[in-house]
Amino acid sequence: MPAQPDYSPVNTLNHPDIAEYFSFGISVDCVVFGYDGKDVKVLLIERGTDPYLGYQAIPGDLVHPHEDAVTATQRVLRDLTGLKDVYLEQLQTFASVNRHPLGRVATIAYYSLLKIGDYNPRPSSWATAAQWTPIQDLGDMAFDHKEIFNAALERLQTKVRQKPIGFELLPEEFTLADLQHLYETLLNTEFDKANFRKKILAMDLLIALDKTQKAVRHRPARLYRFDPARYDALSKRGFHFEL
Amino acid sequence: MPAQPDYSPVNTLNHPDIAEYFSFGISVDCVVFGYDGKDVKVLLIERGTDPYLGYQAIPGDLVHPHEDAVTATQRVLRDLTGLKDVYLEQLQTFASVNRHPLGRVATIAYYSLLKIGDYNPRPSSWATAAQWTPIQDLGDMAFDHKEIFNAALERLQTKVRQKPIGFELLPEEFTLADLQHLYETLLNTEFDKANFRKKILAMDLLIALDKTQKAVRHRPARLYRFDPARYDALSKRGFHFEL
DNA sequence: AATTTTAATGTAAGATGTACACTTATTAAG
DNA sequence: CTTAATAAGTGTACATCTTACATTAAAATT
Repeated sequence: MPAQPDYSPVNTLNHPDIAEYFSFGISVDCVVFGYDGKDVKVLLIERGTDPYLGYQAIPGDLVHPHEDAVTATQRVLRDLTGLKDVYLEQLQTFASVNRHPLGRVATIAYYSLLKIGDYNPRPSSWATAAQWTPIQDLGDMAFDHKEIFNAALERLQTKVRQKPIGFELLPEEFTLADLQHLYETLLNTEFDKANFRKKILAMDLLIALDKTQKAVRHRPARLYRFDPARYDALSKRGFHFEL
Repeated sequence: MPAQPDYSPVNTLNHPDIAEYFSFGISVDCVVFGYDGKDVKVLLIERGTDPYLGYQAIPGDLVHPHEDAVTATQRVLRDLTGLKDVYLEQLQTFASVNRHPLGRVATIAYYSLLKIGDYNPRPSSWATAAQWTPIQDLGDMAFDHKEIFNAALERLQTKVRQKPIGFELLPEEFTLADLQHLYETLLNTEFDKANFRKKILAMDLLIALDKTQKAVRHRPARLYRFDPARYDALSKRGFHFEL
């Protein structure tokens, strides 16, 4: 049993039975976003046991007693997809008393962005734990997971306009039309094509490749690659990504 | 002992001794910001016991077993300052394995903004638990509280440029110069006076009062009041506060 | 060779931002 | 009572960015 921590100025510390305060479970839940060129999708599992049997749920797990929260999240994602070191961002902690029917569990929610091609669940194989689900057709979800998802989407929509993280959802090489369509889908907006590309190219974050699209029945578009090093350099000089 | 929660697809759920997973303490810590017309300050307590005896610390407490995190934070702030329903925003959860020397405690960090006149610690009275400290001269802090403070400040600096929350730090009635100086202090910038006031007034968020400053040895400035209702109305029509 | 489709560029008008000069209202000093 | 000092508050010209939309270019299909 851990000794009592002292958090002045309040007096929990002097409570006769400090052990009661060390009875929480902590979990991590991770909203994983992907983009297939058409829809924004999220990686969900279908629950196989009660409570919420058959409901869709955000992947997660209890944090082990000697494990960091980020480590736990990366573990969950690795077990689920085989991927390591994915883009991860802490979202918010959900700690309502009754959020979990089986005990007092606070969950630290994260969201993750990954290139959808990096994880292909084989639809008919045995342990197809997780499936990509378009974010328009989410059904009811287990626990407070719908609330967590909504918070994650809202955060992503804000963040994607202020930091160059949209590229995490695209393949390494993409066209400006791909990029524009991603933003339009994610933000439910339309951009003027000419103005969008001017704005993006003016930022000087993309490397124009000497390659074009193949197998397309019209003029093929040039491919680009995002340059994180250039972004870092510009950031240090006060550059601020916007929209 | 709580029953085992089921978080597919991972197998913690089948662990033989699920009780080990329900041994966490959860605390809340709240970085309280104030502004006295000159400096941005933060409300800190001086620890009276080990560990970190004598160090400055962010006020906080363990969350009670049947208490929500926000409720716990409001409780801490009420016990400390007597204030209820202060502006509160969840910041981030800190959950490193070794962040607390006396046990496994994850802390949900919040930050709060309050009008500095609403809490006046009497410097020489008995239980002057907390003191306003200018953010420039913070010493070493207990636990990982310096890290928490830094995250809070950074978040505040971002947020204050995107949402009209600066007003939480000012008295109900203020001059445009007050507002400008607050932003300049908070963001370490200087604004052009004419352009700053044009920008702010163009947003149509302030109510111009038929009052002016008193007891000032130059032309007295007009007083204004922030109108939250007008902000809500504009927000619904797509208005976005910026800088 | 003409048609279709999307890529890619150009431009003019409007809106917004920036720098800086100017006028105004009050108190204090002579 | 006049002048100086101080900060409030306004006006303006110029630069920059945004927006809307027209035009040209390169490929595949008919």
